[in-house]
Amino acid sequence: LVKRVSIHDIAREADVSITTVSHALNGKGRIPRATRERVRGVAERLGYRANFQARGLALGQYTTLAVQVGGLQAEALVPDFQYFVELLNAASETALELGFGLVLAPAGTDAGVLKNLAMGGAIVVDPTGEEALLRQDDAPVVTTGRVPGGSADGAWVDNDHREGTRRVLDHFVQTGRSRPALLTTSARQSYVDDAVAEYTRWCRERDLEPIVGRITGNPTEAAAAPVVGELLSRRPRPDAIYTTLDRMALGAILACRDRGIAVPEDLGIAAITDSLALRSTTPPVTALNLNAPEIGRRAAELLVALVRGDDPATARVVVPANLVVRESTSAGS
Amino acid sequence: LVKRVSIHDIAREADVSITTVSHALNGKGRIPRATRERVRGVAERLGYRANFQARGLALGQYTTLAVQVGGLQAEALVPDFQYFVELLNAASETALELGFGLVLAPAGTDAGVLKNLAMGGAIVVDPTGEEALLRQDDAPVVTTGRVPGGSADGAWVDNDHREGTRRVLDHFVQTGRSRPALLTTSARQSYVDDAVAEYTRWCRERDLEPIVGRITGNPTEAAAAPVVGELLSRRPRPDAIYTTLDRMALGAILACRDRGIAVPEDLGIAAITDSLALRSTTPPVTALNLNAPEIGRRAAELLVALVRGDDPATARVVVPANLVVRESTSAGS
DNA sequence: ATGAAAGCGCTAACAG
DNA sequence: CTGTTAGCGCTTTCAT
Repeated sequence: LVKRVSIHDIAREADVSITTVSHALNGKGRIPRATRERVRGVAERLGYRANFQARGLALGQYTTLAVQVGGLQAEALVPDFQYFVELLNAASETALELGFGLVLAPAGTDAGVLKNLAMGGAIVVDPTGEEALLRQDDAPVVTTGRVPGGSADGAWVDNDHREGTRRVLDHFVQTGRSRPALLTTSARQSYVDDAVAEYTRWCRERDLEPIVGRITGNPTEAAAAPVVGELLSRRPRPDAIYTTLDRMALGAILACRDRGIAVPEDLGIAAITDSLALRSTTPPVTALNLNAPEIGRRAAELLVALVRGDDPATARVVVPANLVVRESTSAGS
Repeated sequence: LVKRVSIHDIAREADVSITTVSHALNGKGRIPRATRERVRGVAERLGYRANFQARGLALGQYTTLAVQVGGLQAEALVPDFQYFVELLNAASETALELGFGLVLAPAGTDAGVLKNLAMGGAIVVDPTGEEALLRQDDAPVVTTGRVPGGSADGAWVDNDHREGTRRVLDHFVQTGRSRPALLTTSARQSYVDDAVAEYTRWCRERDLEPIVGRITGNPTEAAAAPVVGELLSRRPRPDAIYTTLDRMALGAILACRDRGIAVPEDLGIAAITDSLALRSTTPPVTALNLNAPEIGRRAAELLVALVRGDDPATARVVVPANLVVRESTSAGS
């Protein structure tokens, strides 16, 4: 039903051989301008669309890619929605442009389906290291974020979270704060490791004791509140909080409101990733714009290159993040 | 790289023809038990996986399906994350089991790629009516939720939101409340229409003036607050709020906290869809469990049936929802 | 009961 | 420059 016209139809209509059609359409071979135009015209007129599967079969290539989102179990954790949507959308769009369909691979997906569906490779978003698609040495895998404790030879696209963390912490200092705390989760993902590592280093450099709060379980706003409370009871009391998920920043705001702590006067707040939610709180929250669409795009491009055996110059892509300053870190008291 | 062993390999190894292999593996023809077992054994030993694309080519069938999430633009709205993840995961899992890959189709996706990628059909989640994949009469389309104002002849999977709404409202009454308000968005999706329609009907039946608050723009918690404030200033003041997104219930809780309104004593709150976030607030929020995985599963099954031309008995599937009662609607004052 | 052969839509030698 | 041919992995008549 979906697929109707084939190159045969075009060949007949244009009165040439299917080879000529193929060449004309793909810009291969030496075909006179006139013929090429004519063939293309006919193809257009007939609404021709190449069948990628057939092409893939002929070429021994693959036409689909798999995506798996790390740490997403059946009972979903609640990570930063907007980030994933943007990333996935962009990755899919790019893949489609390059002639690949991006297939959703749920957490439990057996790596075997990669073969069934002629999937050429996989993207694993924010891997924890447990994902089935990771152990898959038949096909190339690109991760978004690095595999925690993984071997050095993987292909990945990532922000420089160490630099980002530094940028946020320095921003706290520039706005008159000196004792930032870190609010994070127990997720085993590289951005968490990076943030913690850099935060710790930054503190040590300044002879400050690191103040790290960890949410266990689901990182909802509500779950953040008690941990924030705990952080704020430390002495010396932190005057800023950097959170490792956007929703946790919301939780921090709530906790402050409950305790009568003024933001940004008494406490500065910044989040590792920006979202619409952070824009519409009171006060709006400063955050890193991780550039999720760019991450998705680059991941798709990298994977396609790998699948095609192009052996890309760089299998490690760093996507720049930029700090979006909002009221939650206005100059403090 | 990915695909190695083909039926030829098995044929050679088992010393039969490829025809026999195909038959043995697919349970076709009349093959003696012994041969069949042997062939299957070899296939297993060699780690054989059928190539769906090749099979599709031979059979003139399709091997992929597209999914598009309604109202998801580049600049993402922030709908109920968990709902979509669960739905998409289940749909994908089911599709995979049935031999189809579920390909993500970003908002802008041209319907033409359906042809390119040999996509047999599409699932559109919560359509607004604007989605490109909807206008696609070459291939079957299943929607999750109905197309607002759409023709009656579409295939869909949906909850009975009118019944769900009634259930929530009746529950309000059973817990001693009599003036429920509705908090919703301006999204043009059928569940919103259903909720509003049923709420209005329910009110009229009881000679109550409907009290409807609408959030325009992004339905974040923060955006909900002022609208809730407005609702609570109505006279007679509503004593319960039913929200059409889980996050808006959180917004309602916040707004109440700010205003010193006690939940559930002064105001009952319930949401149209359950989520982890609703479980961990103070107080936990009563909600309908829409059974997102079941919706995804049924949508995938229905679409596959349609693609295969099975002409399913019912092209309208209603998935039951159940009310999860929590503290936010404990017996009121 | 089993296999040879054709063909799905496409591309890539290789001839002409 | 263009067409013929073979073949990608698989299924399916149709012979044997």
